[in-house]
Amino acid sequence: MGSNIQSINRAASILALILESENSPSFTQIMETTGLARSTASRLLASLEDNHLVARNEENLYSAGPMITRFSHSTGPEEDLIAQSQEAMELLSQETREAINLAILVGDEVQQISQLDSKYLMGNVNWVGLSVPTHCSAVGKAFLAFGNAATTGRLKKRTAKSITNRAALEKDLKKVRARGWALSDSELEVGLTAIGAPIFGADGHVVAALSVSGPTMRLNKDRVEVIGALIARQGSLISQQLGYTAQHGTVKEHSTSDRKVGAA
Amino acid sequence: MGSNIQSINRAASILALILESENSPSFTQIMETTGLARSTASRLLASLEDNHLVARNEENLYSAGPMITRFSHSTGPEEDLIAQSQEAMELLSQETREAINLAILVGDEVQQISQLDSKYLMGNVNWVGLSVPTHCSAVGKAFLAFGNAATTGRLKKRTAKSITNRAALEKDLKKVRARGWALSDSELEVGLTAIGAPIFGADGHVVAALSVSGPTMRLNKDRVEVIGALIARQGSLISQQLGYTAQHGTVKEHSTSDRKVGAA
DNA sequence: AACACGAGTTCCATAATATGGAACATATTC
DNA sequence: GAATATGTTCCATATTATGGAACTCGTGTT
Repeated sequence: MGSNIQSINRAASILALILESENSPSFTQIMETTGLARSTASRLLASLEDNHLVARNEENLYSAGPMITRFSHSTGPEEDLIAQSQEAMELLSQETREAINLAILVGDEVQQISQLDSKYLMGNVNWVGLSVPTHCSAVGKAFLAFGNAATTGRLKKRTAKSITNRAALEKDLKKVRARGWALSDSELEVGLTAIGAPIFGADGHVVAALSVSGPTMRLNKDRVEVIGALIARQGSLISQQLGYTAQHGTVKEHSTSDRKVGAA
Repeated sequence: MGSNIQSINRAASILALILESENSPSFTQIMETTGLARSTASRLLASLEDNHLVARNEENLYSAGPMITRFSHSTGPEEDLIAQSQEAMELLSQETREAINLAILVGDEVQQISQLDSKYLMGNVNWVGLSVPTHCSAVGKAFLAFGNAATTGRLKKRTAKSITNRAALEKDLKKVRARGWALSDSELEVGLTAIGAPIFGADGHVVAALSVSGPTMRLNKDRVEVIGALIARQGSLISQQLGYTAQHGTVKEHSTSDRKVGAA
């Protein structure tokens, strides 16, 4: 009881704050709530982030890190989302030879929790643990189109092709709903194309999203269409494994407008 | 990248080891895998435990702590087990005035993740974060009776009334299945009586258990029967909220024997 | 444009803090 | 009952985390 390590106590109290607060707290909030010195809070958070225990937003809002969210989704009632998706991911990997990712929604961003590497020499690095905005990633759009996720705040212009206008985004999402898969063509990073599809849980919510991503050079229009159909099908198969039983095609009234906006 | 806190890096690597390994690692395994000095590992683990980041078995096996399991179950696809159970717990609290707990299975033990305190002066302390063996607790028995949980190793004799014989335990579990609730009468701690009932998820597995617990003095035979019926009903209601749709009464063939035994 | 302000990070001297070896408990085995 | 295996506590040591201040970066204001 008395034999405690100070830095760990402090780090743990920060973690507790982040895990228990509903909305992702900001650096300043954390600093003030815990009563730690600025520099100390900064260092502790950096360390926690490096160790994947917390994840940080582009706006310096903190949420649970990949190590924890990954654990959350590899255990518990839905009995191993990662394991359930393994087979489909391997099939996609064989068919496309590109990088395959499984991602979940954390806060207002999308976090990769599992990956199969590209078979090409020029493939993307390991994304596990990486968080990306919803509006300019394929997985993110899958959540936006089919789930109750909403964009909050300004839509960042990551590249020249990023969609930063809500009306334009909504138009794009309509296409996503129609064909069952989402596309991000150089919207997150120049030269990077990704195709994403949703995975529905038993209760009808989007619990995760699959993606195939690789260099735009290799993923031309025709290839994208083929992969799109493929990934949508695999996502749908996993959804069925998870107990999702909706009749395909009759996607009924997914809310198109923002349901809630972050405590502004 | 270079500005890291050593103790946190080390603690994080321990955490990673625990969260990522399927079977709960032992102290020695952790120490050897991480390459830390014995004393250091011991202190770090003690600190992590004090901060509820890891939980330790009676056999010194480590698993994810309440802070993390609590997070896992307050988020994700089943959309807040704790919130879903709140109403039922409050009702039980009003009716019984005793301590009400919500527990989940972690490894081979049962961990409390939510509690409403007793209204009496002599009530039990805050159990949130506490792990107890399955075979001598009411919640534990609920998991054993209705879920695919299994006892592993020796059954510890916590009190004179603890059931330490597997045949005797199985007989008790049969009663539990028949009436829909479990009883632990001074089996965990002398003078402590608890009544537990299972909560089923949409897929038919037991995802959590409810309990009412208090001094044996206040919980006499009649009262136990009344509370048993009450708590079984509330558990069943929550199950329905979670999407469980089994026909009540026809509990079909819950596996009665141990399904799997820990990697021995 | 220039300025002031807010939010975070990095630097650095300081000492407080975590460290690891060894001694000390506590089970388990032969 | 000795011997081994597994963890915990102690304690001197210097390594390591700490917090104030300086610095950087971004944003809004006149």
